[in-house]
Amino acid sequence: MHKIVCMEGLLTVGGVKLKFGELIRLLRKRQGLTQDELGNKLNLSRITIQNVEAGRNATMDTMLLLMQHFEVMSSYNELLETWISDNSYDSLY
Amino acid sequence: MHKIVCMEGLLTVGGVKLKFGELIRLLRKRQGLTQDELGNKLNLSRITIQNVEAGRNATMDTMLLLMQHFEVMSSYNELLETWISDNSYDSLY
DNA sequence: ATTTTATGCTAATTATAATATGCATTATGT
DNA sequence: ACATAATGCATATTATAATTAGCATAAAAT
Repeated sequence: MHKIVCMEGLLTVGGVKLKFGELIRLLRKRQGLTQDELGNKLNLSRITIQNVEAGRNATMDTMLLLMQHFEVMSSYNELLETWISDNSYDSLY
Repeated sequence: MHKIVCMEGLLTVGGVKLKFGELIRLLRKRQGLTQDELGNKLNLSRITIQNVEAGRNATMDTMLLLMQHFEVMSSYNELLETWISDNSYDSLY
């Protein structure tokens, strides 16, 4: 009886949120900040940081503020631009 | 008096949300769906789709549901994984 | 060991995203 | 031109993210 875990394509919304939370915690600790300190810098509460790190739902504003602070927002923006140009009318290859 | 627009590095949270809205509209039209039809498929209201496309704030759940439907969520997930491994303890280069 | 400091959680409150309805405007099609 | 469909927006309501405060546990520092 084989239990297939981690099959390619098994990618849930909840899983991605958990991964984002993992990232934020990693980056925060790398800067030597507490949840409280990070929240203060972004005008977010400690609880919001905690919820994000726990993989709970949040707003795009919160997500983007965090990305901006950790200097990865431009990279996310570039991904959006790639998706846009890949699907623009005059780029059917 | 010069008004400097679109300088490199001028990347705002609002600007990224607008770009995401632009993307969603592009992908939706490419699938020949109305806002209403797309909303129904994802159990979201037409208004929510409209707000996203207009660059207004939304939740990560909404964002990820849309990404999942348009088959770009895995690519976003990979970006998260890249960021994580780039900043993991045992990868200081 | 024991005092700080940081994190996690539980309510309760406030702010706001999501929804539903209606109407106006704008495409789209015939 | 007209009719139909799709989008945009305003209001009101509901659902839920964000906040605050308090307390319990866990980590770190002394």
